[in-house]
Amino acid sequence: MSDITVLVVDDEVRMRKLIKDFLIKKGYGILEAGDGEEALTVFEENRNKIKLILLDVMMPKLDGWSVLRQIRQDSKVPIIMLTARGEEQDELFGFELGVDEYISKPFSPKILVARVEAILKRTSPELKELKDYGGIVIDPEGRTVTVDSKQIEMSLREYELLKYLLDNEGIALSRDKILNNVWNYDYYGDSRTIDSHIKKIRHKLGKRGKYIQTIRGIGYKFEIK
Amino acid sequence: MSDITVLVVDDEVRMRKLIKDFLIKKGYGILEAGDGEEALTVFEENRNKIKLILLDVMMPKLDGWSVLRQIRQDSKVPIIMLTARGEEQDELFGFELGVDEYISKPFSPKILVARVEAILKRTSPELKELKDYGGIVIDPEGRTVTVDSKQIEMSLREYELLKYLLDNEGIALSRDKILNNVWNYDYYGDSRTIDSHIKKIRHKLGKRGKYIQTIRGIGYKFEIK
DNA sequence: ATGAATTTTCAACATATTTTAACCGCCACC
DNA sequence: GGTGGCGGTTAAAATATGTTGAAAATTCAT
Repeated sequence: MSDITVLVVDDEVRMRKLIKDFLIKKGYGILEAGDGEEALTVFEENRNKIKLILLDVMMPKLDGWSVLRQIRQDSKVPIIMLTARGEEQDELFGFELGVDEYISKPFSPKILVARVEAILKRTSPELKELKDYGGIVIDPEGRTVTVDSKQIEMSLREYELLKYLLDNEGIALSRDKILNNVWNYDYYGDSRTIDSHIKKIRHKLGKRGKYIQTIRGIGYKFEIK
Repeated sequence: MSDITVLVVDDEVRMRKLIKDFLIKKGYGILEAGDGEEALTVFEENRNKIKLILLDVMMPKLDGWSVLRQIRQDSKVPIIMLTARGEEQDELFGFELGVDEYISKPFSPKILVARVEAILKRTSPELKELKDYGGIVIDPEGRTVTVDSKQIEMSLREYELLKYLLDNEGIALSRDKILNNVWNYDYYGDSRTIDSHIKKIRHKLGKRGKYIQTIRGIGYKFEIK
């Protein structure tokens, strides 16, 4: 489970619920606060988990700007301000205080999610997309393969071939298809070459190697079983 | 040792000691003054070293506002005013005179330190945030690279290439990508020239050179391991 | 502007790794 | 029980990178 949590601060319950639903769908954890004071308390208690704050400007007790200032005294956590229409004149003021983004109400959930993801992506490296296929973890950015938490060295073809199989999890792939996708389309050679690579990959995957199944007469398939 | 010195001006010895202790712990040098006149004297004598002044408002002989005004006549040194509760109405007045921050007594040491660091960070270049990649420290402003506290001479391309790798820590970069980002986009030459530079950089990085990994068939990747 | 010093690029060779082809023996399927 | 497909193995071929040094380009100082 992702331990990336977003703190949503808004005095309207409906608004919080709306935001919450969308962000949870994206796999983030959510914490809520209904006013500025609560926001500060919740933030202090969950400092390490909170990777982003969505902060409404207009709130009872302590408004968004005050919360922002307090938090900025000793934290650089990204903050997105939620402003009602017509409050734009404050933007400059806010940027000086370290506001990362503004979203003005009413907003489309799509925009909200997009901005949240954009900010989190640039601030939380742990968000890198790692896919886990039954103990086999592949990181396309770093071009690394990890099996049961141990990094495995893979050559170019090995990596590409494995990735192709994983991307097509559960689908039987013919040798032709594999050749056309992993090798250059103009490769004209023995399709038995694939077998050699499969063998090496299976070996490197250790006990997970059996996830690569042979489909007699066709080719191979990756399936976790 | 840092030669950043903070001048603490307050008539209460206890208060000065409190502040002093915390800032010394953070590695700053401290100068003290017990009243406004002394403050001006000490400031004049240590003008070049003093990078920040913490200035109490209420003081005998010459109050904080007068000191502020005097200093502002020919110096832009950042000043944080220490105000007693209930003096907030003066804030606007102070900002015009070039007050950078207010901290109202009583304050938590944490807040004090946080604000001091925030201001120094943006005003004292020598405090600039330097990123440390496993012993390799890069300063984009100064265009310098330090390995295990020893500065390394880097040529233009070497620096740019290393910086690009560091900026993309953990990401495998193809030669194409590297060429397009580090060289001018219209460079048409041998991509093997990258290798030459990599070799030189690795050599200069010494034992840290191994953090630059070659991804066979792709290019290179920087990763601390 | 000129020459010196440095940096960058390139070419050539050395090494290392990957890919491929070829062969063998086994096993599944008819 | 034959047979064609597959896995395993091996070594040669192909490719990629490391290394070196010198030419070309650029920068710098005079």
